[in-house]
Amino acid sequence: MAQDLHQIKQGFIEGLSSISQFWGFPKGMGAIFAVLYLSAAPLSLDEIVEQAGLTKGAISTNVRALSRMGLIRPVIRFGDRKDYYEAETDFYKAIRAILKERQNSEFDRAVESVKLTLRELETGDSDPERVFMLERVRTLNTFFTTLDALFGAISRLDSLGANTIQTVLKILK
Amino acid sequence: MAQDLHQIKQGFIEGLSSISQFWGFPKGMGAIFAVLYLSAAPLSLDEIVEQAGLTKGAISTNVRALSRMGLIRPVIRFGDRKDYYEAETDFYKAIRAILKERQNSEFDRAVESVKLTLRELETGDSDPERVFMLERVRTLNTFFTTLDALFGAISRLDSLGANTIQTVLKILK
DNA sequence: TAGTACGTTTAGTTTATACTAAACAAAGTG
DNA sequence: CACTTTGTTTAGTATAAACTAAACGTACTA
Repeated sequence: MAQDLHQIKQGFIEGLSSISQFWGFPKGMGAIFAVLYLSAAPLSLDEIVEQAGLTKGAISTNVRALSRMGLIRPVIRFGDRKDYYEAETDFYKAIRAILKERQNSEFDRAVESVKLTLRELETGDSDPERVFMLERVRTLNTFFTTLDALFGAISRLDSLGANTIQTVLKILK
Repeated sequence: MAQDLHQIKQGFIEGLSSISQFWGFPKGMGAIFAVLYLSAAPLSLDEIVEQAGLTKGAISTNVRALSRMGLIRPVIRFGDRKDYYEAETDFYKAIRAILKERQNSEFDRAVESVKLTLRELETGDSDPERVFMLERVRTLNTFFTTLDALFGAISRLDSLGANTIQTVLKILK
């Protein structure tokens, strides 16, 4: 016997919650996205509250984060004061947005601190330990720079889709 | 005036701690890796304790995790009961190991739950809402499958290096 | 201008998790 | 076999983050 839609939906919401959590985002973000993703029409905050099982405050915060990341987008309806939101269905677009988001903030600062270490090590005597550390930090810095270029390239793409990935897969093989 | 090595090292340790934290790993893991990475010789647990500023328990736990992820590796010395560890310097190798690690566990189970939702939606009447949801979940599942293939390919590579990335970068551009 | 319908902010609670301190286990060594 | 040296496990603590409940601000409406 086929399960009823509501039950299936609930399972899906839980699944996306776990995935969200796994990648280091709040569980609620996954839930909200799941709710919007399964809805044909844009939903208001209160409608999301109802389905996602969180309070308005949490929804408000998470919706803003999701919106900033490009995973959902606001829909304006004239003559209606409510905010509506709908899910982005182009995930490749979303990936680019997320990478762009992550590139700023914390990560950049941390990588920058490795560069700083490098500069500090470069200005010094030729103490063998210093030379050793310099070499290692230089390697790490090169690695980070490469990764940075990769992420940057991905987030600057006009289009990134399954076909691009297929091409990349061929090279990797 | 050049700073002394110890001070520089400390800065580096803090930097890697932040990066570790940013990617959703314990701060201590970054610190431990940093200590080993800057050491020319393999270090014993107690030596790591001393430099990383954590207690033996924490070091023990985190070292095991790092080892499992392939970011550090144990070094056995005959006639010495201590365990020694050294940092992996081939980061591309490490990336592959991390992806492999992540592919199992939580993530797989979560993705599997999306597949389950898909199967549940497939066995049912042609209620328009069900059809809509089916279509959406199918799209998401395809996306996950593609990502899975990508990660799988990367972790199955014999060698992944800066040159491979450069090639990929060319395609992306 | 009072009232209502929103979304946001805030103060406090809950929850998850990394860590500490200390007990424990195992395996030498005298 | 007691004693030391080592790593692991555990019970408890500290901390960070997400969430709740409620106050608040703002703008529309009567």
